[in-house]
Amino acid sequence: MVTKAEREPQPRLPLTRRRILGAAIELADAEGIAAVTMRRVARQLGVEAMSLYHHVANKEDLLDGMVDEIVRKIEDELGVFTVEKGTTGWQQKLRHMMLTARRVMLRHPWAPAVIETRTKMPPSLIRYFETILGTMIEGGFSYDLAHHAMHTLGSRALGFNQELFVPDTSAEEQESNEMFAAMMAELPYMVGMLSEISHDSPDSTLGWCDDQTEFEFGIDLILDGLERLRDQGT
Amino acid sequence: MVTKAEREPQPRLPLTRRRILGAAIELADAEGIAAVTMRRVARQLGVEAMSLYHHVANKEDLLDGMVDEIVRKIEDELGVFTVEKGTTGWQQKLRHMMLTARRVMLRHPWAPAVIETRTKMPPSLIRYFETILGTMIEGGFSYDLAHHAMHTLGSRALGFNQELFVPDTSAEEQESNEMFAAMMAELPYMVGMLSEISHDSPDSTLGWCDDQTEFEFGIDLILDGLERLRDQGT
DNA sequence: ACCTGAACACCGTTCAAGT
DNA sequence: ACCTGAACACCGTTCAAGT
Repeated sequence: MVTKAEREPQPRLPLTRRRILGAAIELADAEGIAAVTMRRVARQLGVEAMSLYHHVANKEDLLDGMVDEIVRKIEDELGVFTVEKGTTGWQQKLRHMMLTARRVMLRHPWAPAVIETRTKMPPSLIRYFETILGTMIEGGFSYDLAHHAMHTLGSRALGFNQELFVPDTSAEEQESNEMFAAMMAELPYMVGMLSEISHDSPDSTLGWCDDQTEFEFGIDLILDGLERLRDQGT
Repeated sequence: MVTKAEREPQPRLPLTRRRILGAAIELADAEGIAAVTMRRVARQLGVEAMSLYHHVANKEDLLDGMVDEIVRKIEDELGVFTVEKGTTGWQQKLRHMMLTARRVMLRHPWAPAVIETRTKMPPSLIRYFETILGTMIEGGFSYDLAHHAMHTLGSRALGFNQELFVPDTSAEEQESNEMFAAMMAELPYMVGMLSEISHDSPDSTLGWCDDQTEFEFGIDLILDGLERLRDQGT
């Protein structure tokens, strides 16, 4: 159930690719990517599922388009803020781009997973990487180091960290005492870390870690490493 | 079409969870993760789809189990080789673990995507991270730094790099001349990088990049950065 | 040119029934 | 206890038909 009416009141504006992508993104934001089916997106627009196929080739193309729109949002947000003072160094520029991208991603939590399953880069993403690359080259990187840097940044360039373990606290509280005792015995380091971490990070999204802090730690470590390699002329 | 007969010749060995997971992994290896449906896995075992539900709760549980099996394979491979000479430092130990994990992942290319969609950690993965964590703590890390380190390594700890852009060469060759001319104009840095990279890396999986080299570059940059932070007592 | 309705070949999963 | 067959409520996509 999306909040907006599933039938448009308007006399029917013409269906366009952009309008379809917008509806799909709204749906994904509201109900998760699983809700994005051809039939549901169509219903959202007051139209039959088959009508979509006149504007998108198939579902993969729909997902490609959604990613393209999301990256455009990053570009838009950068366009507004990028002309700031004081962000002169390549390191600050990249940091700013990545944190901006992250803000957009946090608004569309389904996007990282969809991006990672894409098999071809949408045009906006190529432009985005061109900007990152240009920042590095103008910052004194060789093409070779810049290339390595792109791979090392990976998804962080787009503002997200592939979080491998997202332990849900609810499940954790269910399997309580004896489970924890067994853990103490077999996983001493894990238990040690958790007991030290858990009371330090009140802002945690998941009860454990402050994702924003971890994201920034990661990019800073990588950016510092890259600067060192640039200075020794790799 | 999988090479092995879809009907088992044996008088019918009893269905077990391990046997189901094994069949699912075989299927994913041979035909990709999309071929792993309850019906297909069942057929592979000469059984009806519904029979699987006596050993796995549902499809998510099946996927959880597949990941668990894959991580066990890493543990097995580590068990054999881990008692080597000369791998005394924490850096070499971690490097060795990650490269071992990577060898396993390369044999099961569907695994990274499945791992990233898991919502809870399978037991083998907890054990695996305990080993990594222990290596860091014994190597002089604070729990806090070790925690940041886990987040920074991310999927690299399991041997894969979230490759964002996997441009397929076939598509690239199709949209040839005018496309490339437009690219020259709008994407000068990209073109510059590509022309320098392309003739340097003959071993590339995709025609562009040597994934193994990029993986090692990334982990080494991160490990070096961590060592520096450890030494300054963060 | 754009949209539709019925239909096809799939899914995961439930349920009542078999042995 | 373990396996089955039919059925349900979905998918993405094709095709021929409407305007």
